Amino acid sequence: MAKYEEAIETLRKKGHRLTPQRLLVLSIVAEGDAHMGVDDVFTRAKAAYPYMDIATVYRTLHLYKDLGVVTEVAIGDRLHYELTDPSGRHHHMVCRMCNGAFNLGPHYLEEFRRTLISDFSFEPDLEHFTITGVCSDCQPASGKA
Amino acid sequence: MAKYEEAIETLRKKGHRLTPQRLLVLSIVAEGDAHMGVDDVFTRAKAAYPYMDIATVYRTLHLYKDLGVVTEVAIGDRLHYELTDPSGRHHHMVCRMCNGAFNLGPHYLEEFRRTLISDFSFEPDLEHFTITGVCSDCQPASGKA
DNA sequence: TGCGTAATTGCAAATGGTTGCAACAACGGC
DNA sequence: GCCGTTGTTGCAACCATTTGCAATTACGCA
Ligand SMILES: [Mn+2]
Ligand SMILES: [Mn+2]
Ligand SMILES: [Zn+2]
Ligand SMILES: [Zn+2]
Repeated sequence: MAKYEEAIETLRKKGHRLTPQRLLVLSIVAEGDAHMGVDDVFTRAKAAYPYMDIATVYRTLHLYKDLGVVTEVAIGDRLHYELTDPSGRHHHMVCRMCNGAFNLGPHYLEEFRRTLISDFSFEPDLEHFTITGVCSDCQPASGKA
Repeated sequence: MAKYEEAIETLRKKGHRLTPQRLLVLSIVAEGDAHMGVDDVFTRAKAAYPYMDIATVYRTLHLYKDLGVVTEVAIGDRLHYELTDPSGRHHHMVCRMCNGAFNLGPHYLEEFRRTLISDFSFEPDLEHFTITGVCSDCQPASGKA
């Protein structure tokens, strides 16, 4: 697991402590399906280590997000996390009807970023970006309802 | 107040009841500064009508948002609302450092929308869109800190 | 104008998420 | 290996927002 080892190295380099809780959360996110909900992470972590507290899960995921180790995706009204893969950077399109999450290549937003910078000197946060909408499967077949 | 009257007409047309609470919330958002926080709305509403409940404010703002009567803007970690002005449609850039909100013309996103539709048949929700980032005033002058 | 019905409200309890704090433990230095 | 410092944890209290529910009220119709 190259990304997993890199993440640990990032932690160490920035002076954060390698606690069993942090390593556990990291391994769960690394092994899990893409886009794990906080509650999934917590449930699995608690199974492995019963003292695990939900606050620790939140704090750990936030730390990993700040470090760029995980990527946060808002799916429906809940936050989900996936291990960041620098070689596979992508944004997300999330369907408001089926909650499906689809990846979106970073180049789709590069022009938008350049325009905001040149027109407004506004530097958008586009390390990771999620746009909601309706996916092709959920597009209304015909009229209203 | 043309937009205010239009909003009432929208409510009526869709079969929603014109309660004093709804009219009060609407007038507060209509008169207030742009981008009012939920708590501002609640405080003013309660001053005018002491039985007003925070749950009613939330429910009313959500209804107005669904109807397109108000526009929701995430500023920092709180939701804010402004009366939707169809002739002045705009998106928002919100500065993560100073929480300043800047308007962004709709045309900045039109090409992005067309691309998502043609490449993925994904219809993005771009009635209203907020991008966070760092505004020109808050851009770091030089190095780290 | 008065009724019936269904939408809406106020309240209280629940939810997802955050935070203050005292106990604990990682890790650099001895 | 042990110690002290300081970052981190578990817990409980807290916060903003949502939800269930019984009481209330808007509004179409007689
Ligand atoms: Mn993904
Ligand atoms: Mn605005
Ligand atoms: Zn879908
Ligand atoms: Zn700023």
